[in-house]
Formats: sequence, structure tokens, C-alpha cells
Amino acid sequence: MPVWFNPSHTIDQALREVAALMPEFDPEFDPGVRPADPRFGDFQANGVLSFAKKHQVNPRELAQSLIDAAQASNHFDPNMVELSLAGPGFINFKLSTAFLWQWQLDYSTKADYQSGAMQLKSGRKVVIDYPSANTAKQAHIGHLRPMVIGQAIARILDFCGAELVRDNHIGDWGTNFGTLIMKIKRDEIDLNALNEDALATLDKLYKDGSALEKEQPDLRDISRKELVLLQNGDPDNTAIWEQIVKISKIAFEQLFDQIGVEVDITLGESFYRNKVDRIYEELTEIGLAEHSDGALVVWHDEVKKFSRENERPYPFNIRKSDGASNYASTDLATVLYRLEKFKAEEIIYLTDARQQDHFEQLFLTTNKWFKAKGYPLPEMQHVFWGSILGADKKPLKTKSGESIKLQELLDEARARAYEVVTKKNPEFPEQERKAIAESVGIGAVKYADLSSNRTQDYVFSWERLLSFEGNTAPYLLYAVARINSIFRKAEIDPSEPLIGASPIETEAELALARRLMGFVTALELTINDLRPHFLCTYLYELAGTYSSFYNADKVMVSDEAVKARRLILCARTRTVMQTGLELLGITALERM
RNA sequence: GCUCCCGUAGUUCAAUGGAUAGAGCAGCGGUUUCCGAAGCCGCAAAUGGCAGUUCGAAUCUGCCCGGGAGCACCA
Repeated sequence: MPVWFNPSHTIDQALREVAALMPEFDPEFDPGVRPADPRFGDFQANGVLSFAKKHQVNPRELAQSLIDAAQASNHFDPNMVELSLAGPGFINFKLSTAFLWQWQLDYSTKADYQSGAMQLKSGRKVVIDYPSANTAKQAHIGHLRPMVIGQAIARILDFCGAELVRDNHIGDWGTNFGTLIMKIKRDEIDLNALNEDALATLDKLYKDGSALEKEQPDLRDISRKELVLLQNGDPDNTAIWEQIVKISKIAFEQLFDQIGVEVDITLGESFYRNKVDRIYEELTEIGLAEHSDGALVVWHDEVKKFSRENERPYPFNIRKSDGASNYASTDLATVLYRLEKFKAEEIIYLTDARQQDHFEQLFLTTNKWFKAKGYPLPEMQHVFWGSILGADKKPLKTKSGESIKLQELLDEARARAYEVVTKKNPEFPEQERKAIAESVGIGAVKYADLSSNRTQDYVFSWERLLSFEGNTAPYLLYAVARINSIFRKAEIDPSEPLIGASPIETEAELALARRLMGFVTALELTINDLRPHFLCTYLYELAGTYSSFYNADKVMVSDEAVKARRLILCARTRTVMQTGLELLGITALERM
């Protein structure tokens, strides 16, 4: 009989079943199972404490009776798990060595690990809205986090069984096109004549156009008219717009390839241009939308900050007073499309923290609207993040105060990593050093972005993120490279099964075996909060536990049975590390 | 005026309301005839302040202090 893949879940289920048969408990009882401090055991159940408090009974006595009933049931094999009472009423679960070892034997491949993870999001229809960059603007460092965080979240959701649609909801229909078209016409720019710097040129044209509008406010009216012309299907403006979008897409796809951003569909705001009328109609029909200063808006007076009673009223503006659609109109149309087209049960938006008000208004509006129309309401989540700061704790900029171009950042990462690799391993072929620099450099930038809690700002430091010490990509990659080195020297394929192993027994072996079991818990934490740093922390701890094991217990010993069991632990560590890194979008290396 | 994010060791980051708040760097001290020392082991060092909720608070609530951000016709 195989051992439990996810002991935390199994213990939780078993305790619920046991408690269901006991008069002391009721269906409200939540066992509260979670990984425990290793000093006390592998898992602990805290739920008895709050339950006992609520029902005015002695928590220790209640916990003891649950332990007794659990042990009397057939759920807990005493050879596999030991239950004990501790403190004010904790129940500790200590897995036996037999369990830990059997687990390593039963679950060995990526597919095995995934089969356990699939329960987490099985079949759930999820639309993830990322990276959703704007058109006609060069990508800068601000575009890094949506790409990196979004890509990791998407891969993890996919791994955990979600039916995922990665929707690149590009901003290709906004007010900036009015300015851009005005400037392009004014300067008589031929977009077809632009070369590979096309996007940089567009970027500059927009900036210059905006500056011009500030100097000559009457140009703003021209820009506005150009936008309305575009939105009404004017052929000239449409042709210009198509060129701009094309140039932008080509440039962004180059970045996506480098960063590992995967996209299933690209439906920009323009896609919804014919779908916004229905939004205006439905929201007006149900009495949600009303006119205000010529615009069509939705008020959420029950939320204080959006109330019209405020000194500065803050409605959700869904149609501008000139009749044009905006961010809100297209986002509302997009929600409806995702529901009707993809049957979305969950929608995840990735944008920076400054847009929280917009999404709060969007979610409130959708909630009321779908309720009134009887549409099923998808779960909607806004994943946001803090800024990337420089050493001075201010948003990272170039020395001259410009925002750092994303391409330049990536190139610098490669160059710095190449320098390190060449210094450490000058004998490696040039091509391999380049490949290593690619993985280490880009991986380090991504990992720096993923490894800290996304809602906080983080300080960007080349020195730290490329360091081989601490919670960095190079440290993790190094751990994998060392494992590969062992298999290379032993001339053993790490993916082949190993036979003749004796059961683990040393402290370092047991610690590593325990750590390996934590992968699914790390994925679960990551998915619950959509915070990839939980997975990063786990992989860092796994690499550390492996390094301790590596130092304490030599793998290539003469005792074949001991060697085999240690090689098994190495192979498992390698698989989990590689799988985890892949989910984060980092490529593990054979050597580095 | 109405809000949001954040405040943990000298520093950069962890801690799904749970037991003695964990790491990296920097500092100090060990460790290599042995699989990659880019490693490992150890020492020292922190929850902005005051109340409250709770059996239990870095975590939840309120107020205060400090940093950053937002407040309709940009996205």
C-alpha cells in the first residue's frame, strides 16, 4: 500500500472522519493540520484548541480523546505515524522512518509529484490576464514584474491542473493613440520606413507629442479628434494604428521569448471596441450606470472612498464624456467575454499596486451587474506588487534618471553572468559559457523578482542577485549542478530506478527526506495566495538541506546499499529542484 | 479630506493566528589527504510606539509615528 503523498491533507481528512463519529465534535470542526516545527513532529493539528474554547471544554482532554479515537480507527498505522498530545492541546504527528523511506520509493518522477499537485486546481477554468503591456512604448524595468510573476503563477496553476487561458490583454485602444496619430501626421512619419528601432521611435514620438500638447493645448483637441476618428473606423487612422500595433507586438514577442512569457491569446482592448455598447446598455438597463458630467459612470456609495458624498467624488467612469470608451469599459466587456467564451471560473489580473482602486471598482461593478443579470460570477483576483528600488530606496533608474530599458537589463544580466562563469570555468567551451550565462543571468533576475513577497518593494542589487550565496538563483542552480556531477562521475542516469538500497537512517538523510515531502505544501501555499516566493523559499530550504546532507554523508561510499539510498535521495532532490525551477521559469544546468 | 501598500538583526529578505521570530551579506570563530569550499558547522544581533481582541499576535482591530502610492473622462 503506498504511503500518503500529501500527509497534511490525508491527516486532515482522517481527523474529520474520526471526529464525525464522536459526540464531542460537530461538523464545524476544522482539524487545522499544518506542517510542524521539526522539534515536535512532521505535522500538527491545532484545531482542537479553538473548538474546545468555543464549546467550553478542556482542550487537552478533548485532544486526547481525539487521539484515542484516531488510533482506534484504521486511519493511522502505528508503524507509519505516531500521534502525541502537547502543550495546551496540540496534536503532533511524527512520521516514522519507514514512512519517510517508503515515500521516496513510491514517488520519484515529476509526473508522480504532479499527480499529487493536480488535486489543487483540477479542471478549474482560470483566465490569467498578463503581461498586458501597452503598445507603442518600449518595455522598461516596470514591465519586468508582470512578465516574471505572471509567468511563474501561470506555470504553477497549469502544473496544478487548472484549465488555463493566458490572455495578453494589450493596451492597444487607449487615449495615447490620439496623441501618437496626431504627432505622426504632423511630422508626416512613414511607419513602413522604420527599421528595428521602430518601437523606440514610436516611444519618442509619443513623448514628444505629449510635450507638444502641454505647450500648445489646442493640439489636445486634435489628438482627441484623431482618437474618435480611429474609434469610428476612419481608414487612414486605422492603417496607422495597425502599423503601431504590429511594431509593438514584434518587439514584445522578442522579450517574451527571452523571459519565457507564454501567451495563449492576445486580445487587446481594441478587440472589445464593438462589445462596449452592450456594457453601456446592460449597466444602464439594470440602473447601475448613470450620467455624470456627460460621462457614463457607476457609483459605489457604500464604499467610502468611492462615494459621491466625498470632497473628491470618485465614480467608476465607464464612458468618457466625448463618447469614447476607456479602461473601465473594455475591462467590463472583457470580463463578460471571458465568462461567455471561456466559461471562466476564476480571473487573475496582474498589474501594479497603483491600480488597486480600479480593480476594486471593477470587481464591485461586475458583482452587482452579474447578480442583476443572473450571470455566474467568476472569482476575481488582483495580483499586484511593489516597486523595484535602487540602493537609495528610490525606484530604480539609470544614472541620468531615465527608466531602465528591459532589454538593457537582460543584456547586462547576461554579460555579468558570463563574466562570472568565465572566471570560474575558463576551460568550458565558449558556447556552453554563453548558455550558462543565459540561464544564470536571466534566472537570477527572475529569481530576485520572485523570491521576495510580491506586495513589498525590493531593493535591486546586481551583486546580491548574482551571488552564489544566500537565497539566489545561482545557489539553487549550483545545488543541482553538484547533484549532476555525482551522477556523471558515477556514470548513472539519475532518471533510472536504483535497486538494492537500504532504508535511510542518518539524521541528514532523514532531514532531506522530510524536506522532499514539502514540495506540494509549498505549491499549495503559493497557489492560495498567488505568491511565488513561497515556492522560492521552499526550494532554497531544499537546496540548503541537500547541502547539509552532502557535507555530512558522502554519497559515493563503498557500501552499495548505502550508496544506492543516497543516490535515490540525490535523484529526488534533483527532480524536485528541476521541477520547481522550471515552474519559476529558470532552466537548471548540467554543470556551471 | 477619502483610501491603499509597507515598517522585523548593522543591512537585504523569511515566518499559511501556534510552541524558543528563521536565513543571506557584513562581523567573529571553526571546517578541505574525502563526491564541485560557489559549500558546511558554530557565535553575536531584530518585530516603529501605545492600547485592544485571543488559550495564543510580527501576523487581526483601533489610534499614533515613519516611508511610498492612488483619488472619473491616462492605462
